[in-house]
Amino acid sequence: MTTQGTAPPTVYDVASAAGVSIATVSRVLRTPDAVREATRDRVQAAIRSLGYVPSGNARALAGRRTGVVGLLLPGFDVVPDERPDVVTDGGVRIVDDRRHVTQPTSSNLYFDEVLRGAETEAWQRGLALMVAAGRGPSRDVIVNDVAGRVDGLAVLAQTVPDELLEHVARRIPVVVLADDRRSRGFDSISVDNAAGMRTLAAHVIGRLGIRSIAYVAGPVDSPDDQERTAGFKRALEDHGLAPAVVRTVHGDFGRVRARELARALLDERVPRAIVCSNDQSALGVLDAVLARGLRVPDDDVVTGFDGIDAGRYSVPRLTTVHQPMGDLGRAAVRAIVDRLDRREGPPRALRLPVEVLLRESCPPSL
Amino acid sequence: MTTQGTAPPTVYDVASAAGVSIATVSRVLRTPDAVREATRDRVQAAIRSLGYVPSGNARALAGRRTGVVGLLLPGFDVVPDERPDVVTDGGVRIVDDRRHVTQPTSSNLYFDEVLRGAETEAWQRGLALMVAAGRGPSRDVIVNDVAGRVDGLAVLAQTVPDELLEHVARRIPVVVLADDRRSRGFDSISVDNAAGMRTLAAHVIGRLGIRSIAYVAGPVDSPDDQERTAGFKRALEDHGLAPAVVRTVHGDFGRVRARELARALLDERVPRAIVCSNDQSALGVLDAVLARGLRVPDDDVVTGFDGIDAGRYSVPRLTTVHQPMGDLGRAAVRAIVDRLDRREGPPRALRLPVEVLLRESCPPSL
DNA sequence: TTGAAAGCGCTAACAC
DNA sequence: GTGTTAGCGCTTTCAA
Repeated sequence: MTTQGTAPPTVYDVASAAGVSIATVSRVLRTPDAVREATRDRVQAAIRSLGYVPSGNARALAGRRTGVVGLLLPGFDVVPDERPDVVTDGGVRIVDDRRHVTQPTSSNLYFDEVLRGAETEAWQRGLALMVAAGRGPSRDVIVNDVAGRVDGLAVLAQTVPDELLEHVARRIPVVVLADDRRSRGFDSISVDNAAGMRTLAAHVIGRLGIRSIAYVAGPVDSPDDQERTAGFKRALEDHGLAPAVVRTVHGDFGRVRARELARALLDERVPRAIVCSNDQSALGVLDAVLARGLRVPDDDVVTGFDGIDAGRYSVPRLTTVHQPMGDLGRAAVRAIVDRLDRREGPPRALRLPVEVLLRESCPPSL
Repeated sequence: MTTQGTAPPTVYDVASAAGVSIATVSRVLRTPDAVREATRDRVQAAIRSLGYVPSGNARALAGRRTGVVGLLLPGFDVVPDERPDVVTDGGVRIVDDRRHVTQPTSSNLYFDEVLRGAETEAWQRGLALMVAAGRGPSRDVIVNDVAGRVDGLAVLAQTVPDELLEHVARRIPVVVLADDRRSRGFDSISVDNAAGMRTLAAHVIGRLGIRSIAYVAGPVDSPDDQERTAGFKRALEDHGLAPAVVRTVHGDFGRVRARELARALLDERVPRAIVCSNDQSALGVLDAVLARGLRVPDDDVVTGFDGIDAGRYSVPRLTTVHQPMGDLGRAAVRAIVDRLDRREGPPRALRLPVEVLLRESCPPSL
């Protein structure tokens, strides 16, 4: 409807229309049973006929709680896809998409899952969810903007500088996702990177009996990568292998770079297994290995970490460690609610379990 | 940080710490240039040392605008995946995922894209985004909750009953996505379903010269389906074909049902082309056609509509009409902002262009 | 350039 | 049961 010259109706309008006080209107909304039925009906009729919608802001201000939780994600990658061979017909573009290389948009999908989990949990608890992607220089503004409107804030690791987060945390509970930040005083929820990688590596080394391994790590400053690498080393020790036995290279978690690294690796010597610190890298490795004419898993097994969708569709499908991103979002909301009821107390960290998914690139047995 | 026994600081706290009035604090925040530098510095220092974050609610209340737009999506499908053959080791589950049938989670991905588009646009305009998935009986509550906290609301078609929407629209601008609801008085943004299907069908009939066609429609009450079907009929007329020539069946937009329908279809007679009203159906049809030992596109071409991810990974890859979901979200926010500056005026409808993506299941030429 | 004061729309005592 | 009233934390005239 677009008709609307007047200001939106308020409790006062409803009250006078129904011939009651504003307190009674408020009661009808919040504690209906405390109002006589006849009165209630009159008020409800007034609400309907006026088109009254209570102001969440006034309510939050008076009630000292907003009923909203915030979720701060890293900036969505706004990568407009390129499209080949375009023809236009009758206003509708026709694209020959046959050779279109499917682009990895994985990281976005990740956040989407977190978001969905958070939304679900928030809804179940009667809370609304406010999302923001903290990118660009105006990040401070956004953070403050969001922080000022919510009862608690969940922030994905490395989205916001610690200093800013600490400022915000003096006002509302903050929980950091995907990184254990207890040392900084934050509650946090992360995923059991180390155990996941250790278990997967144990499969490769112990179960499959492979001894010739290359390890494709990620950026050295990634906390995820550090934990995964630690888990990997742990598995080596478990089986009496010296880490030195393994050729380790550092990538950037990207597919392209991993492809290059894998090529170099294969030029030197072909390991029996290539274990990667994330799925994107593993897909890049897969590209290189297959391009070299090697067969996976027969000549070479390849593993990833994350459980991105692309790994379910690759050929061969990618063995990986699946992170429960939806659960991460859900747990975040739960943690905020918990902290709201118990403001004091030491920071807590929750570790969510991961799952090893054995697929064709590194099967249960050879 | 978890230390926090006291209430969050307010303008008053900042004001007295800086030895100024609350008005000055407000000015420092909103119109810094209107305050002498020395004063400003003192205030900013106080803000930092107190950990002051302005209350968005109080601000919205006083300022009569929230700076937030709402996005209402249909309930996320909370379909916990089933997992086969589980083994546990050291706390980490190991799953033999080799035969795991990839489940279609497409519709969710859709909303995710809309969401991302909306978030991006909102951010660029300095607005925050509040999301909610309106499911269950408490939908009314949610809608009112969200509506009371935002300056405008974007709603995906069929998420909220018209009546409720009209109520809300008396307070704030409402824009409906994916369905032209001008007749009900709403601004709306949709996708050019008819032109998309017409163009695709013209390719099949005109370019490829196919005359033996089956059409798998969706639920009769779906506005999307109606438009697509109209576009299809239009293409038939364009080429002098009577709609009666085409065998039409109605599915439910789901893969499973489409598989059944296709089987029945093939039992009767094998058409040269099967045009489907959405991708899920087309994937189901593909399943059935291939299971029957027919080759696609050699024996049979198959087309979908939507442009879901699964269609990029299917074998053969699915020819389809791609809807710009991200643009839908972006346009929604823009429409709200527009309407905010121009409350009066007839409802507007925006049609976004679609793209035909020719892939292997129905290539540019045979 | 700064301060005082009047709301913004609601909730929650506290009276009646 | 229902009404009165004092805030909730901020913005914004209007004066000074």
